[in-house]
Amino acid sequence: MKSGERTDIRQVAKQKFTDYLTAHKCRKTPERFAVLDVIYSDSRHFDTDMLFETLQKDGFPVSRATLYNTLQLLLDCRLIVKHHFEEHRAFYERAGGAFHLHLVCTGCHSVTEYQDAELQRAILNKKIKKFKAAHYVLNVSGLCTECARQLKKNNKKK
Amino acid sequence: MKSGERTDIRQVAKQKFTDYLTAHKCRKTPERFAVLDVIYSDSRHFDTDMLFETLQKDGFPVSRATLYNTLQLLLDCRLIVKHHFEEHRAFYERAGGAFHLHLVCTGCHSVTEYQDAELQRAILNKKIKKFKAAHYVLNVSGLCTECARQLKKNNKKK
DNA sequence: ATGTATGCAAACCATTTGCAATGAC
DNA sequence: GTCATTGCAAATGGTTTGCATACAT
Repeated sequence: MKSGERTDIRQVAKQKFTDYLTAHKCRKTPERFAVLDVIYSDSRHFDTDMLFETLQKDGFPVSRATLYNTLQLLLDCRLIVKHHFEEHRAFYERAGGAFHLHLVCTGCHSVTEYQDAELQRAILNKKIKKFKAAHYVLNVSGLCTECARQLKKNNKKK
Repeated sequence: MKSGERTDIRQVAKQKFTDYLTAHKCRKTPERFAVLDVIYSDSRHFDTDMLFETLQKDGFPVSRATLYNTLQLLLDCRLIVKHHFEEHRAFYERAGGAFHLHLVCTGCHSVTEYQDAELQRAILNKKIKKFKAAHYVLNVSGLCTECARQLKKNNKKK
């Protein structure tokens, strides 16, 4: 990654958001841009709690109502994507990144990205009949090395 | 599908469930088998409301607590698989079917299965480093032909 | 000045849990 | 007879909503 690239995508996102808000006659509130800022400076995957807490720590506390409101706007203008790996909470990630799988550990509930050029080619080149595909999500559930080790240890104990 | 095949997989599932319950010292209650029966006589994909209502109609009313309890048992013995296509509710499907993608229409929220031998091979043969993969889910979101047509029509009107 | 966006607290709703009564073994 | 399982009703927890206040325009 070239230096400055991160600032760059953040600026581009900010501009896109501004344009969207203007086009839809929405107000450009500091809360909305604070949320966008955190999303583009933090890790790629996040849930609402992570966002909420990071905003608190950064000194820009935002209510949950506003958080959800803003996330919906960011979904609408396609700056983020929403996932439902697990039951209770939704996960989000920045849009526009490289294609990747999600490795979802059923032990510790962690989510890791995994890139694979071969699978990417196979999936993106696939033409599906009678369907206009927009977005591909490949989730692999299983155990991360740490949880697999723990499980093995526990089985031995019995 | 040959005649009798449906009855057959239902019998096999029943046997597998019985074995599992025996092995885990669980009781073989009529409620549990009523749930399994509905799952193996209805459509492949279902949520808890569909199950609940079908059981009512069939004259085997089962409480929601028991329904969730039984679904967990069926998940444990791998007779069903759980999905989270949408926000609020979980979707289930019978396990053991052929590998398939899910085409999730963002317009009408329908879920369709799609089989593809080539993708199946590419995905199942993939060795992922530092991860013990157990289950693969490939969801493609986009528009079904009907919703794509509707959208096109609406855009013209503007 | 106007009316949208915010924060708070209450509402929602799928799922889970506590507990007394039931029934599989 | 014993104790797992059931059904009910209450609790849980992420997300949404109603409403008075604050503030972007």
